[in-house]
Amino acid sequence: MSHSRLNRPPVTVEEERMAERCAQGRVIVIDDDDDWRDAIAGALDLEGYAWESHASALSFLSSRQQPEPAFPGPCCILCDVRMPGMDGLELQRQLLTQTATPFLLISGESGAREAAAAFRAGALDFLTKPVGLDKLLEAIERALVVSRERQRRAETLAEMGRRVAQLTPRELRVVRLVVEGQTNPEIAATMNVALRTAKLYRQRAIEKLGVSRLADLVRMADALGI
Amino acid sequence: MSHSRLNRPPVTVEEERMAERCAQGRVIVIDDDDDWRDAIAGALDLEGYAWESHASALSFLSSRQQPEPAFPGPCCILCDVRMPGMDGLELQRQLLTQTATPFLLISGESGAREAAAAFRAGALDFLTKPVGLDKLLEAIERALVVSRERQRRAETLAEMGRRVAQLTPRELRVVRLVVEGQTNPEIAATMNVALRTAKLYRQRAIEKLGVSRLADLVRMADALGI
DNA sequence: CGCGATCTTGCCCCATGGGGCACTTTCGTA
DNA sequence: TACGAAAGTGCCCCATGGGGCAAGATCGCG
Repeated sequence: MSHSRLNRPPVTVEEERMAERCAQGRVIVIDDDDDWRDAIAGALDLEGYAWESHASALSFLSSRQQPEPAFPGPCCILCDVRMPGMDGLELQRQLLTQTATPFLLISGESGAREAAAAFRAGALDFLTKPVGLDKLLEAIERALVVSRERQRRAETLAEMGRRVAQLTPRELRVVRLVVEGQTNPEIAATMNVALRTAKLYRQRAIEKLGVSRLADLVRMADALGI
Repeated sequence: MSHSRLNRPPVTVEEERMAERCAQGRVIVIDDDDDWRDAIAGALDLEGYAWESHASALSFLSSRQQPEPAFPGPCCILCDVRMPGMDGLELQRQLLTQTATPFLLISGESGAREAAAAFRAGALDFLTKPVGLDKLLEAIERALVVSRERQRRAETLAEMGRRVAQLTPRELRVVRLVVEGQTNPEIAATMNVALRTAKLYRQRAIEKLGVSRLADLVRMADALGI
């Protein structure tokens, strides 16, 4: 996940500028056409986006092994379909299970079959060269909006998961029973503990989860599928 | 909505059989190629699906004005892209705002652009003629699964909406405040009524909504965006 | 005008939720 | 083995939730 390499404060002026660009959006361009990549990079520079450029799917994949420093912000992948070595659709399939980064495919002379396959596999959009710069930037912006949304969801989910992880098994069980609608006396009976103990677990669980309203507890439990 | 014409008990043997087919799935085929439509219809017959056949988008749209009797069950639209008069993409755009019925587009010689446009507009899939019968039936089954899911969601949402509609404005307000986490005394203060009155509203609201556990109330309120 | 229906409120009762305090038990560890 | 921390429990107090009952307040309508 490009998400894991986000925590690094910018120290130089250059990094400061890069952090700003990443906050607006980072586009990972994968295409074997050097001129095309340069053109896109120029346009992205003008628009204030950050970008990474890769000449092949493998080069991109290997760059993910040693993550270079990056800054927080939405991100999307703009990938050519026809490339020597691994093609765009294959890369998409590989990434699908690993990342939630929106995937934009772009191709020169593709048919409807390829486009449909891409969408079925979860691509966010499928563009066709030549593409107007405005259309391209629109698609990128749409992808970045989706990325922002996914990052927010993932973040809140992770935060909730972290809190739930702090619960002892019994506290977690109490939470489940509370969400199911059981009262404290019922919970005590179910768990074969004293009423006071059930109350204690409940109290600690609510404290650890940082929840004041019962409604929030229900939402958290539902969101995590508890 | 094809949904509104579902309540009619089958009376004859023929209708009984049709009801069974509709329960498995109903496919609305729209294509200007008569032979193609017949072939599809034959295949759908064999598979046990119900189907409607239309030679043009307009013929389909007008058939929606006077809904013929149908029976409950999932439904999807299988529509050709290139047709005289209104084409498939245009029909899709028109229906998008009116129906939640999954839309499958199929085309002979389409490019990636058309396919991408269809997906952007919410099409569930985009097939290309010639298409293997197995691929076609797979796509239809996927669409019917989605339809079933949407119908279930719509139904529960409608049911919840019906219940909420029974609430008086004040009862609804109490529900909102409860979900926000306010206690009865707080609610009473907020609404400038006596504590007993706030309790009464709450009690009636919970009764009308058919909810016993507070958790369910929260879920219902969230689902309806209250 | 009067009258019944509905809405609102006060009073009361009991169960539940939240939580402080002290005591006992358990258990890992010096 | 003794000891301190953590877990589990009992007792108590008060606020809140749920709800029955009856009296007052409003209001539409004959």
